[in-house]
Amino acid sequence: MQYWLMKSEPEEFSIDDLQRVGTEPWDGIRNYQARNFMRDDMQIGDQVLFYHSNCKPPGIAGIAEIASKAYPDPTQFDPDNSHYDAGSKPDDPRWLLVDVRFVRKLDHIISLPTIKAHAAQLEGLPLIRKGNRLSIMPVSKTHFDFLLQLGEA
DNA sequence: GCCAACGTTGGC
DNA sequence: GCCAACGTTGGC
Repeated sequence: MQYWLMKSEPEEFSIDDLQRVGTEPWDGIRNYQARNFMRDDMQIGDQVLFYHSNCKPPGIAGIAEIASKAYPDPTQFDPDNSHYDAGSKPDDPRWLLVDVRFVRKLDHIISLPTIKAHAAQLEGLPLIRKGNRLSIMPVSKTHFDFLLQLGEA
């Protein structure tokens, strides 16, 4: 069992959207590091911190879990889709996705300032490294538990 | 809306 | 294989 943090812009797809649909294919990832995490390390049942980015306030809004193994992202083959990749061939897909299933919302968003206020206990968490842009990142169990306890405090 | 940080692209 | 230019992310 591993732990992850996955970013989403709530204007695009929020924790409430995930609650409504239940399970969502996490399409549109076009970053090799993030793809490799999905392909090589994610397992069904892994727990996910669902993070709202590019909004006020940014922070962890809920919990989700990985609901499938990695499989080809169909949006890469759709010329009308903004994530279309003309260089990716159906017999050798460049981009993958996993299904993400709703678990629960947090009572209160764990805001980025709150998270940063505990940087000492969260050393190494990519989220709080300057300039970090990874949209999918691994989180240690220690950090995962610590972050959730912040939400309950 | 600004801009720092970062990944990718492409000329050489 | 270097690196400048460019596009994107995402906090502020």
